Amino acid sequence: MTDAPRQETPDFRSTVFLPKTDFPMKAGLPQKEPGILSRWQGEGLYQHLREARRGAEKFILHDGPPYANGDMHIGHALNHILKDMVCRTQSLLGKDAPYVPGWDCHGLPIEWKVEEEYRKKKKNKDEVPPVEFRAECRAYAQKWVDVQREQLKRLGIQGDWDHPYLTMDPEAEGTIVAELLKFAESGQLYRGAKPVMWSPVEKTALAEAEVEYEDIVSTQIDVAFEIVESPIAGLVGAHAVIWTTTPWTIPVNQALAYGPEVSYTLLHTATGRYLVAAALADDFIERTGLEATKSSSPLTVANGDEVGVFGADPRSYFTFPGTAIAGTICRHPMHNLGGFFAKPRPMLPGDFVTTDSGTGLVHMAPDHGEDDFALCKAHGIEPVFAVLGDGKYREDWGWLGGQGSVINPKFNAPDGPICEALREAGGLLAASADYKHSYPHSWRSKAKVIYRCTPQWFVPMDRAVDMPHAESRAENRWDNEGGALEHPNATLRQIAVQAIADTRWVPEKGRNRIGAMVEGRPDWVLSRQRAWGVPITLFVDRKTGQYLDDPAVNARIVAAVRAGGVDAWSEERAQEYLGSDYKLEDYERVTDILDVWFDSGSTHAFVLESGKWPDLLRPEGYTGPHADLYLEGSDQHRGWFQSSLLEACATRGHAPYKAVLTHGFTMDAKGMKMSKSLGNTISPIDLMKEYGADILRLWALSVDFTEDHRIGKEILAGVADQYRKLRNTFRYLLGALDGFDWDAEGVEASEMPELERYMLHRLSELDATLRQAIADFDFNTYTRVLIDFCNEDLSAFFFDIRKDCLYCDAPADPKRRAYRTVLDVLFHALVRYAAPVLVFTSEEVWTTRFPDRGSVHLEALRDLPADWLDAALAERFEGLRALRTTVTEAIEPLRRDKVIGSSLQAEVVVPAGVPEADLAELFITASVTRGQGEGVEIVPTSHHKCGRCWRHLPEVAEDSALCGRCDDVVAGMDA
RNA sequence: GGGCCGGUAGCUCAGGUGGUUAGAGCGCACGCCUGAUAAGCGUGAGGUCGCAAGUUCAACUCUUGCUCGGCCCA
Repeated sequence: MTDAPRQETPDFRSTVFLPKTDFPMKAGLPQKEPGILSRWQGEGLYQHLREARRGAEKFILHDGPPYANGDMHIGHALNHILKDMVCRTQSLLGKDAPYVPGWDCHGLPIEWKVEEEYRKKKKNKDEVPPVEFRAECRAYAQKWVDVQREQLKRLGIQGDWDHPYLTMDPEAEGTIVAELLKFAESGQLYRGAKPVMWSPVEKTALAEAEVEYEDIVSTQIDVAFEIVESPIAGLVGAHAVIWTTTPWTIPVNQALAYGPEVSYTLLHTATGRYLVAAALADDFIERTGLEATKSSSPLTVANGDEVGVFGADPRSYFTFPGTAIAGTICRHPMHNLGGFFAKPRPMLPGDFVTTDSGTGLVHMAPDHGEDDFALCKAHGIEPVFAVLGDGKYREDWGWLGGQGSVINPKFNAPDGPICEALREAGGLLAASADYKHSYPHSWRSKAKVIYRCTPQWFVPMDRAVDMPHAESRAENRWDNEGGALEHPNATLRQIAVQAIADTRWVPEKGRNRIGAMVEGRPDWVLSRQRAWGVPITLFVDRKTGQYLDDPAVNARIVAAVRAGGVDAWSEERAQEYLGSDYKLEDYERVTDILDVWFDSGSTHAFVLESGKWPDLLRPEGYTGPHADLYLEGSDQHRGWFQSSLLEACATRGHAPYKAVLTHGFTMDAKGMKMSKSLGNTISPIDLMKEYGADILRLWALSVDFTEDHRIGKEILAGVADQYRKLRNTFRYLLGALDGFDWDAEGVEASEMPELERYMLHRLSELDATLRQAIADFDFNTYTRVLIDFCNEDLSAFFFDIRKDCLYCDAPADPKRRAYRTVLDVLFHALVRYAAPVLVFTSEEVWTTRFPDRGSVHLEALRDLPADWLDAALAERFEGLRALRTTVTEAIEPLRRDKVIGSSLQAEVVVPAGVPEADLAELFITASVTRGQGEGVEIVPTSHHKCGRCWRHLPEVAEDSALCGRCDDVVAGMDA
C-alpha cells in the first residue's frame, strides 16, 4: 500500500488564538440544575443575598398564597417565575427584595379531600370530633405545602423557603381573628338572613368561586294560582300562571311577581281563564295544550276604564299593562292545607320580570332567590327557612315535611310528589322533564346547589366606617364631589374605590376591572358553616342579638388563638374569654367559620406587619400601603386583590399594595384552555424534566404574560433555540476571554478603536432599555432586546468582525486588548442581565469564569459610564451598518455563481461619500475602495490568501504564505 | 345569557395621537465557512394585520356587527 504523495501545506492552526473554554455547548439542564440548586441551598444563598442588600431600599413583593392542594401546575409556574423575575431584577438594581412564599391552607377543598378519605374508609365525618378532623386537614395541607415547595424550588424560585407563611399557622390564625375583631369593633359586621348559594350535599354555603355552571335538563312546570282579589274585577276567579324549573320551591312560595313594563293578557279556555304575559301566551298554550277561545266578557280595571273585549281571533289578544295588576291577591294551589299555605299570595311589581321565557309571572320564594328575597323583604314578607341544610323540608312543614332532597330530580319530576300534589289540587297546568339550561353546581361534589336563606355574617359595603381613617377618606372621596355627605365617615365601598384610584395597575386595564367589581359588589358574606377554617369569634347576646364588643374579651380570644390555633375557639373555653363580666349562658358562641378569602385577605397583616419576617418590615411609623407589589393572575381581581383591598381598607383605610401586576392564563398550543377533560394539560414538572427550568423560565418571560398566552411543543422548541443562542454567546465570551486580566490588558474607553466605542454605546442603550423594562415589569421586552442584542449586535456584527483580530493579532496588540476589554465589559453586563431569567445557566457561566467569586445572584448591575453614550459615533455606525447590509447583498450573486465563497474573497467598491472607517474590516472583505458611482460593486480578489489569517492581501506572495501581520505575530511567538 | 379583555408572517413579539411598498428575532429554504463546528455568517421565501360593513382623501390603527378564544359573573 502506497500513500499518494500528500501536498504539504503549512498548518498555522497552532499559532491562532482560538477561544478556549470548558463551558459546554450542550446544556444538559435537567441533569445540571439540581446540583446548582443544592449548592445554593447548602451555601444559604438567599440569606447571603439578604445580608448583601441589608440597608438598601426595600422592594416588597407580597406572595399571594396558592392553595395547598395538588401538584404545581403551569399557572403556578408562570406566576412564580414572574414573581422571581420581579424580585431578582429589583435585586439587580441593588434593592433589597425579599421573597417570603406562602400557602392558603384552610377551606372547603381540603376539607372535602379529607372527607373523601373518610368515605373510602367508611368513616362518618359527623362522628369525628372537630379537633381531630381539623388536625387531619392540617396534616393534609402540610403535605401539599411540602410537595409544592419542592416543585417551586426546582423552578429556581429564590425565597425564604425554610420559613414560608401558612394561613394555618396558629399565629396567622390569631392575626386573622384579630383582624376580624377590628371589623367588629368598628361596627363593620352584621348578621342577616340572605339567600346564599348552598350545597345540600356538602351542607354548607358556598362562595361564588366554589360554584360552576353546567348544562342540565330540568322539569319545567306551569302552576296556576287562583286570583281571589283584584282591582280588575274580571280577574277574580281567573288564575295567574307561573312557570318554574325548580318545582321544589312551590312549597315555599309566598308571593307572585309581575313586570310593570310587561303587557299581560287573560286567556279564556275550556278549563278556565289564565293570566299570562301576552308575548308568552303562545308558548304557554303550546306547553299546556289548552285552546284559547274568544270571550265576550270585557275586563274592567279599577278606575272604570274598559280594557278590551276579546276579538274574533282568539290569538290576537287584548292586552293590558302590568301596572294594572297592582293590588291583586292570589292563593296558593295547596291553600287547603291551611296555615302557611292559606295565607294570601300578593302580586308584587318586579323589575327583574322579563318575557324571555316562562309566563311573565314569577313565583316568589324569598328563601330561595336573590330577587325573591329583595322584593319580598321590601313588602314585609320574611323568609320561612323551610328547607334545611341537607336539602329536606323541615319535619313540621305542612306540605312534604321531612321530604327531599330538593335537588333530587325524581323529587321534582312530573310524576314526583310535588307535581302529583299540585295536579291533584288542580294547580298543575303542564309539567315536562325537558328544559335544558345552565345550572350552578358545587365544583367539589359536582352536585346541584340551591339558593337558601340562612343566617350569615356580612361586612356592609355601604355603611359609614367608624374609624379615624374613614373621616379623612370621606373628605377627598371623588365620587361624591360637591354633594352633601350623608355620613361624616366614608363607607367601605368609597374607601376601596379611592384606594383603587391610588394604586398602580399593570396593565392599566386592571383598574377598570376591579373598579367595576368593587362598585357593584354586594355586601361581603363572611360566614361559612364548616369546620376547617378560622372561627368567627363572636359572642351574640341572646336577648338583643348584638354581638359583644369588649376589647378585653377580644384580647383574650386573640391571645388564645395565637397560642393554640383555631381549636382554642371552643365551648369549653368560652367562659374563660368572657371573663367575670359576662355569663356564658347569656351569649351564643358563634360557630361559623370565615370565608377563606378573609384569611388570604389578611395575609398582609400577619406576613408583612407582624415582624415574624423582619426582612419584610417597613420603618417604624410607616403607614402607607405595605407591599410594593401584588402579582397574580387576572382572576384575582375578584379574589385576592379584592379581599386584600377590602380587608385593608376597612381596617387601615388604604390598600395593602402600591401596585398590582396581573398576568393572563396559559393556554395550550391552539389557544384553548387546559383541562383534564380535554387532555391538553401540560405539566411544568414534566417540562423541567425534558427541557430544564431555565427553558421554562425563558418561555414565561418571552411571552406576553399580561394577556392569555400559549405553550406547546413548537413554542418550546423556539424557546430552546433562543436559549442556545444565549448560551453560545456566553460560551464565546468565556472562550475569547480566556486568560484575560484587566490589570494587564485592560484599555480605557477613550483609547479604544471606534468599533469598540460604538459597542459600548450600544451596550449603554441596551442597559437603559433593560432598566426601563424592569421598571415597567415588561419582561417580554427584556428578554427580546437581550436576545436581539446577542444575535444582531454581537454574534452577527461585533464578534464576526473581530474574529480576525481575536484569532490573529498579537496578544499585546492594542486593538486586541481593546476588544477583549469590551468583551469583559459585555460579559459582566450580560451575565447579570441574564441572571434573573436563566438563573442556572448564568450561575454556570459565572462560576466557569470565576470559580471563587461566589454566586452571580449576589451581584448588582454596574452603572455604566455616561460618556459611553456617543450619539455622533452611533449615527455614523448606523450608516455603516446599513451600507454593510448593502455590501453583503451585493456579494450574494457572486457567491451564488460560485465566483467567490467567503466574503474575504470580495473586493468592494463603495461610493466616495462613505464615512471614513476601516471598511474592509467592517465588511469582512478583501478590500474596500471608493469609486465614482453611487452603487456598490463587487469583484473577486486576485490576491493570494494568507495561510494563517486567510485574508487575501496584496503582500501575500503565494497562497499559504503569510501576510505581514501574521509573519510578525508568528515570529514573535517563536522568539 | 351579561361585563371585561384579546385575535399582526410557521413560532414569539414590535407597530405614540389613522398617512408612502406592515417590521424584528427565531424557524424554514438555499448558499458560504469548516480555526465559536450538533457552532458561526449570508441571502431568500413567508402576512387580504380574525371576518364583514361603516366613518375618512387615507385604517392594522376609529365605529358597529359577527366570529373565535379567554377571565369574571349569572
